[in-house]
Amino acid sequence: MPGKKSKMVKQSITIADVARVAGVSVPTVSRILNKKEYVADETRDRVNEAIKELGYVPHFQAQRLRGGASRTLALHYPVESPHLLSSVVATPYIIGAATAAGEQGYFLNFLISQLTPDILLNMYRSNQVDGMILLQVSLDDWRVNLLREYDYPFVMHGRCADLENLTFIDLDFETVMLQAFEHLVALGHREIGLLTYPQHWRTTTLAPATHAFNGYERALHKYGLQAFYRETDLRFEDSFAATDSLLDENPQLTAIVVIMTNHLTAAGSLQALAKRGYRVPEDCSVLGVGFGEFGQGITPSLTAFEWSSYEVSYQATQMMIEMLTQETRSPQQVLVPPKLVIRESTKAIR
Amino acid sequence: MPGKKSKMVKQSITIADVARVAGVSVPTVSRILNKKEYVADETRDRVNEAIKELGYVPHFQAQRLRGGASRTLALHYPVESPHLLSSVVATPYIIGAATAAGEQGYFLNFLISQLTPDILLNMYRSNQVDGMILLQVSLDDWRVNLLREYDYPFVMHGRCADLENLTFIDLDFETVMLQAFEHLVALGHREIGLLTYPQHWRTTTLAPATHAFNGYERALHKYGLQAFYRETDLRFEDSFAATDSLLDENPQLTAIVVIMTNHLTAAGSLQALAKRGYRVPEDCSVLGVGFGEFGQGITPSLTAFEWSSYEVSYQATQMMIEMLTQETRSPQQVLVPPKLVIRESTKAIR
DNA sequence: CTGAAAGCGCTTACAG
DNA sequence: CTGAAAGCGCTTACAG
Repeated sequence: MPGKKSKMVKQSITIADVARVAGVSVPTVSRILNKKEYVADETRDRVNEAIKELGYVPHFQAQRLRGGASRTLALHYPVESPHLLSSVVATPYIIGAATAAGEQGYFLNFLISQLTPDILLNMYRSNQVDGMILLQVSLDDWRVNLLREYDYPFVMHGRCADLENLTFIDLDFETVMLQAFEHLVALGHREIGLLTYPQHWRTTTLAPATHAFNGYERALHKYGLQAFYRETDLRFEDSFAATDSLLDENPQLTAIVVIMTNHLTAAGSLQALAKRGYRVPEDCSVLGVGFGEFGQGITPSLTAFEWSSYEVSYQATQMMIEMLTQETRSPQQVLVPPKLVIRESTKAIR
Repeated sequence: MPGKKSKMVKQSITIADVARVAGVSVPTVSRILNKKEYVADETRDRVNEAIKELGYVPHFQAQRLRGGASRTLALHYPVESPHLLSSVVATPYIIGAATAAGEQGYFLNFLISQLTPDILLNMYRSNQVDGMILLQVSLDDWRVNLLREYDYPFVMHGRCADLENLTFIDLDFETVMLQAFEHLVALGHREIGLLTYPQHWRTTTLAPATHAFNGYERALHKYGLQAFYRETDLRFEDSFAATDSLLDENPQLTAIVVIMTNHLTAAGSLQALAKRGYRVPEDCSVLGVGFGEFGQGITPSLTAFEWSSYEVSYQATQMMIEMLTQETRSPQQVLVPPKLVIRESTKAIR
């Protein structure tokens, strides 16, 4: 038997070791660990000393096996669809969620493994998480369907089709399109282009595409505008090409609305305008719509209707924790309105 | 007793339920689950049927309590220091790590909770992770010290001061500075500015700042250049102001090297140049150094010495898995060289 | 090929 | 205030 004095490596020190050293029983140590019931001060001191001496740390897995909350939350973003990742998982988004969790004493994981239904269920069953925040929700999302069926707590950042009894927070893409066009029309623009989400997103997958397009159609109708739009893949090159083709179709465009899922969309558009000799905003205004991080890192900086990703993730996390801690689970459904930030890329006409 | 037919919600189905339904013992089910030893086909079928019928999913936590690898890896980025987060945690970085993990059948978590020593130790002790990839490593990093002391497996993305016996992957910041200045000198530039990391990073925290600065000093010496540099906070405004002040000091600068930890640094610099009427690259070249995502989303697009964050994270994850699966743990120490990508922001002089 | 027994590290009633 | 006992869901030898 090796000497007990050498530093224990790998071989874990258990609650039993602590009990032995302190000369008490295992349940007593457990009680002290969990700050429960009445324990003699003298006993507590002895046990705490033993804990410190041995460098004991409780075994989370074993604790959780017995039940009880894990006080752990997870963010899940499905890697199979990296569409929006860069926009959602910007620094401030991560920090917002981590901050909200930390303030309430929750742990937060960002799950980036491929998730199967079994694994998802297991996250809850095994007490690995108390709740999850689902990103990049599609209209008919298997994660949502499964979690709803099992009645496991979760919050969507985004929206599926059937929202009954579900809690979500989402950006108000429909309203923002209306506002964006209203803003440009008020500046005198009538020939306005739009760069928006890929077409297949509208039908198959993601709600933002649908909502944005609905808003766009309402805006056209409301202000009696003609439609000039491209559904792009949101990459630099696509954005560049789409802007180019938009200007081929109508060289008289005086403004373009650009959905920003990352800083590349607007950049592509700006570069296409520059290449054709359009100055921004003198010859053509560009108005961004999206998370706020992407508007200012560009030349010229973008006037935009924008959301704070920090605030959205902070609130999503808070909603998750509230759902967990409150008795009555009345679903919260939040649509976040954007803020208009005027920078350099827009200008009144005439 | 409620009818057994109704869907079980929350109350988990255990291996015992499966055993009962299949009319076998618990160990038999366990064997089938783990694909071990010889089991009669007929028995296996019966058990699998029961599993399907009950919708049984094994309890990870309980499995791990008995020992065995968790096949789970974690990325840890300390949120208390959001310095570089946006650069490191770009989409491709996440996807690279997730891909490498998935290919080998590993789960991958991105830890964004505040981490204490206890919690870190627990990650390993509780078999929550087999290994961790540490991001944003500081020269004297408590995570590294602790994990090394306990001999728990980990890989650094970055470098601490004492690297003996440690495995890491890092960008070669020292060499890249040499290369960047060599490149500009070859184009005929002699008056070259530099925008680099904050000064306090050099001394207190992060290795990249130190390495980059060493490389810079070597470059100045090697090419006999005069020093024109600013240590900035890597934000848009700082970058803007630093460039401005650099041009105040020396309006004859014909080139600027910009460290890109996100797309804002270079953008701020470009905007400052534009404000002062310098055309890029005609009047002043701008050369980026950093992850490749940030070079192209800008007007003009940036010529840069760049790294692929996908590849770096992919390799870091692979190194972690290798360390876990290979008998002999000889530490791997990898410095990744950058690639030069010529775009629009640099130009030969005279 | 399969079952009874013991145990992983902890917590929760239940008795003292 | 504290300990003996049982159990969380699973796996691993050990016997048949």
